[in-house]
Amino acid sequence: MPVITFPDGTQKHYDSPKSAMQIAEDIGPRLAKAAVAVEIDGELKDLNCVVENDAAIRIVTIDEPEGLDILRHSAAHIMAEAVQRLYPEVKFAIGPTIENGFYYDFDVPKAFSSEDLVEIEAEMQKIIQENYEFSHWDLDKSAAIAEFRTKGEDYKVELIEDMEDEHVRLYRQGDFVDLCRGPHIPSTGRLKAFKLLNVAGAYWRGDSSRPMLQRIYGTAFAKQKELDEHLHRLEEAVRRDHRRLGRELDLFSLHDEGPGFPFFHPHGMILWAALEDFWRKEHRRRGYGEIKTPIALNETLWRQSGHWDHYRENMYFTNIDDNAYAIKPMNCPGSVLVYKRRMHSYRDLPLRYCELGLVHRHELSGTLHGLMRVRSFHQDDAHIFMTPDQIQEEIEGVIDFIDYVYRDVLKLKYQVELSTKPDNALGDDEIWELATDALRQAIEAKGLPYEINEGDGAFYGPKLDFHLEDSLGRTWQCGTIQLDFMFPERFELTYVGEDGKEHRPVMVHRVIFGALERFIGILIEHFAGAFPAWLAPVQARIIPVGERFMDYAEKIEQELTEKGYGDLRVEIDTRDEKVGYKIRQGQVDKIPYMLVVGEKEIANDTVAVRHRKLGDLGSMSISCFKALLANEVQSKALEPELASEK
RNA sequence: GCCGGCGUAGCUCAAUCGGCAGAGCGACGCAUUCGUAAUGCGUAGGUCAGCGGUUCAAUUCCGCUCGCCGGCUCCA
Repeated sequence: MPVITFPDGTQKHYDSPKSAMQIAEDIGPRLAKAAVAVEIDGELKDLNCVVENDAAIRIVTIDEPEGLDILRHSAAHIMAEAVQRLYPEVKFAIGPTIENGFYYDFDVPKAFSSEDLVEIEAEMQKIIQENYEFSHWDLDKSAAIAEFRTKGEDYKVELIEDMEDEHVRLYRQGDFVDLCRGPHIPSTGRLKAFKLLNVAGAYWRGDSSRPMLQRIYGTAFAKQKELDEHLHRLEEAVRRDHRRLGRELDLFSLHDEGPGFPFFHPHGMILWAALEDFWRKEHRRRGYGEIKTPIALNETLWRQSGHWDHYRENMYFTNIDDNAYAIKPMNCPGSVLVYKRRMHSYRDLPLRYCELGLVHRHELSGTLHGLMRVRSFHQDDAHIFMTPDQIQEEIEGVIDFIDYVYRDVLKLKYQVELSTKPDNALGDDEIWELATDALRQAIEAKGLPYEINEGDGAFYGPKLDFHLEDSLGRTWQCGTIQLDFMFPERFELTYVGEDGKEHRPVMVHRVIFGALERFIGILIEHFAGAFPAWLAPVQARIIPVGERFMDYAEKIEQELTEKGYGDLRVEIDTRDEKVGYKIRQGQVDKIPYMLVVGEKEIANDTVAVRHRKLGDLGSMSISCFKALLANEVQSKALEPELASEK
């Protein structure tokens, strides 16, 4: 007779086998109501699963991440059943859960429209109302293949054929049967709050040479309130979109005349220059020497580097005096030429060259996205030439550098991926393994969590990629560290060792921001356009209460922008408008400080300070404000110092 | 590049079942001289993305091209 052990260590004795649902009910009606699945001896199972022997049991509720995931997975099945009812000719592919919801891929003769989604949702409601139970059974692989083949479910057949297990599991609710590992919610009626969001084409198995399917994205939550909150967050994200803020704050623009080639405006360039100054200072501190290499170089160089064979599709070409040239898609070959200009001693190494290099890549038109994905961009690149025994220390140094910029200075959350050998790679497996291990050791030495991104390395070496999130939670690769044994070989790079003989150095390619363009896009969304003072295009705007106070406003502007006090960026709203109007404009423009000046301020030689977030801070002397702002800028503070006092 | 959607004033969006295109915000002008998120009145602003076709007539219907948006693939 089963003895059930619960997560808190308590035990219950039953004199006959019980289903997990019965056990949950036994504990309490509230738990039974929230239960969606059960974990038995570490394995997730359906609630109707019967426990016959002693077991450790944990009831999984809808309030837990796992429970929500199960709910969404079941929602995907319910959506599939709805599609089957409305479009009997459909073939089913896969329907997994994702970060904030689920999707299902369908092969249908005609693409779904957004009106179709409304109908499918309505059909799902019916299925929920009809409250079908989810049940499952196991089947021989061959029997399952036969069954799906009869039904013409080619995609399912392919999936089963690729499975290693001898048995597969099928799930049914209502008239819909699907290949599925489970578990599922007990019945369709348990799905309360869901919404279908959008349709998109998606290649079968993510392979662009295979058929394009129709993917419907949706999401589901335990409660309607949570769903509403999620939908509200999606709407809010639109406001943070860097493409919208870029226009509203007049930072940059894109034009039909140059798709993927962004134009930066004066305010955008202030942001850019602030990042660039920071970048330069940090590189000098860390022993990098800055170089600049040309945008167009002879094609022979690109043949030697391997780009011609491995990267040509992404490159632009041109002719100069009847000679073939390529516009650089990467900075490395240029950097290598600088290295090769003379002989190097082991004493020179590690030699670190950094370069804010402008590269051009022919990205597919459908992938362009504001500043995040462009066709010309500035990499804050660097190439480190070193001896093999310097690898570990140098890579760890770069990891520290990236962590300093992302986490310490900007408080950005990031994820690390280790990208391994791609299909289209230079060099043999042995060298790749060596390089990949070196990167793995370095990241593990730093104790940072990472994921493996199989086959996504550069053609010349594996890489550690640092991903940042945009306002919708989409991640973009920014920083990257790439270890390269190939270029030194191809370009016959050498250094003279202690033994007086020539040796082959190793190269690291790395970027911190990644691309200035993309990084600025990330920052715009991260700060929702309200930049910390050190990055803000305008740090303070003076608002005269009336025209009579314009002279005083100008005097303050002069004092604040006076040399020797850190180049503060200040302007006056000279327009003939009421104070409230100008304040509003300042808020909309997301300017950190507004300085209201009128009769009182002239009398006391002060400014009335208003912060965009803290509101009216009262009056202070000009020198006091100047010190406050200069300090905030100099320290790169993300929040105003006064925030803690308020 | 692929699938789907979209393209009207600087921005956000109406309208025309084929018959000379409209609002709010913004810009500009005048009045107002104002104390912490929108003062009032007025004026200008559009080859209805581009090209071609159908038609007496096309912003509207059809085709192509370009661009944008959401995905897929790809990537900093």
